[in-house]
Amino acid sequence: MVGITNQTKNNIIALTIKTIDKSGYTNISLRKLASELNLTTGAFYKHFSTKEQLFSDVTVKLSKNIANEAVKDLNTTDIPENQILHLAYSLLNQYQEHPNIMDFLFFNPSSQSTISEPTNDFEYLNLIDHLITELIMNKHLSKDKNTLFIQLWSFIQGYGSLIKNNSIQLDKNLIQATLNDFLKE
Amino acid sequence: MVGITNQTKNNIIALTIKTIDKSGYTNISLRKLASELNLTTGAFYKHFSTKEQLFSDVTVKLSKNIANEAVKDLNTTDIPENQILHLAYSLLNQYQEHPNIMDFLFFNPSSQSTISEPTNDFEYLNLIDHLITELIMNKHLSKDKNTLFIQLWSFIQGYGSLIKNNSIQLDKNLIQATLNDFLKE
DNA sequence: TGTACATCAGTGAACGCGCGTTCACTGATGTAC
DNA sequence: TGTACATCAGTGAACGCGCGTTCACTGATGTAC
Repeated sequence: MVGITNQTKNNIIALTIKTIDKSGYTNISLRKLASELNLTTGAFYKHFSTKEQLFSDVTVKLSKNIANEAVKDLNTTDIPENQILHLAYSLLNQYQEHPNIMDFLFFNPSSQSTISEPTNDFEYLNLIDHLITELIMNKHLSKDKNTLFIQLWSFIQGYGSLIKNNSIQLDKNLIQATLNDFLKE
Repeated sequence: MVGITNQTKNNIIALTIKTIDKSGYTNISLRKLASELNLTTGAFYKHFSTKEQLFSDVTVKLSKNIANEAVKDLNTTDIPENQILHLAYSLLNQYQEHPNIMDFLFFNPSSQSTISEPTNDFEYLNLIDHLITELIMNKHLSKDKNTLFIQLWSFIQGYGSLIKNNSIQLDKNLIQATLNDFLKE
């Protein structure tokens, strides 16, 4: 082949993401993936050392996609409250539009180790952490930073789970109201 | 055997719970369960129609245990805030002490269908629902009941996940503070 | 008290299945001379 | 321009494994007479 060395590898990753989005990650098999790309399982191992390596690569890619998606329309000159609202909404919207993807991202066996690697820092957390620091300074909140962080992250994760599992509709006003509650003195 | 007809069935359920608590539910196999009780897999099917039926029975039993545990020390003459705090703390304490059990309860394949059956209503939800109604009446909150319910349940679920996955320590003050935030006018 | 029968928890071996992984081999392509 | 060689993505068949489930059979027990 000429130059385009990673085409098949990219195809496998792309198909994996598509399959997870459609049907979840629990029943993914290398045979099914390979045959859908008209490959054999042997070929798979020319590109990935194990199934877990594939999952790890997919986790990294998805994390980046979602972080980019969230940051894309972020107005960094806006007040921190609005930026946090924007990020939270974007993440929760992913729970609604791609529940299986979010499920994979937070619960697949390799995600724990992958996400916490320093090179792959899940960008949300850093950004939110930074905004919270700003927020507390600007508003002179008596609440400590760690508390606010846990409150926010817990709510987002839990609300995300509700959206994902119980088909509750995402409601931007509810996010706004909750954020306000957390920031009231 | 004389009279004690369900001994083996109870043993299987008890061992399943013990195994989940120790190692999670994902790698549970009927062979391993049976052999630990000095049984064969054939015997298993004298008591359960399928593996899923076992999981369903276990889900029902665990739900009851946890609900009982939470209600046990509840002072029903106390103000609703304190009762809700007590219930939330009790549930979150289970996340800390028995993460694998909580994982099973909310995420095993049969739990969705089992928990939502009217006969097995997950007693927490009903009780909390009732307390929230009281709370809103007593405090004349402008917030609607559904909003408060989603906020509370989201926070508890999310905080529980954080405790379960990231080994954040459970902090009763943080629960109290969050509840206060939600109830501030 | 003794005999015939029904019940039923448990045995143990087998079933088919899908899985992740391995490996000797192929054959198209690029490179050196 | 032609030949020899290296590279390497992909083949295809096989490996061993653990799984849920089935089923003809056993043997201890309780019951009826």
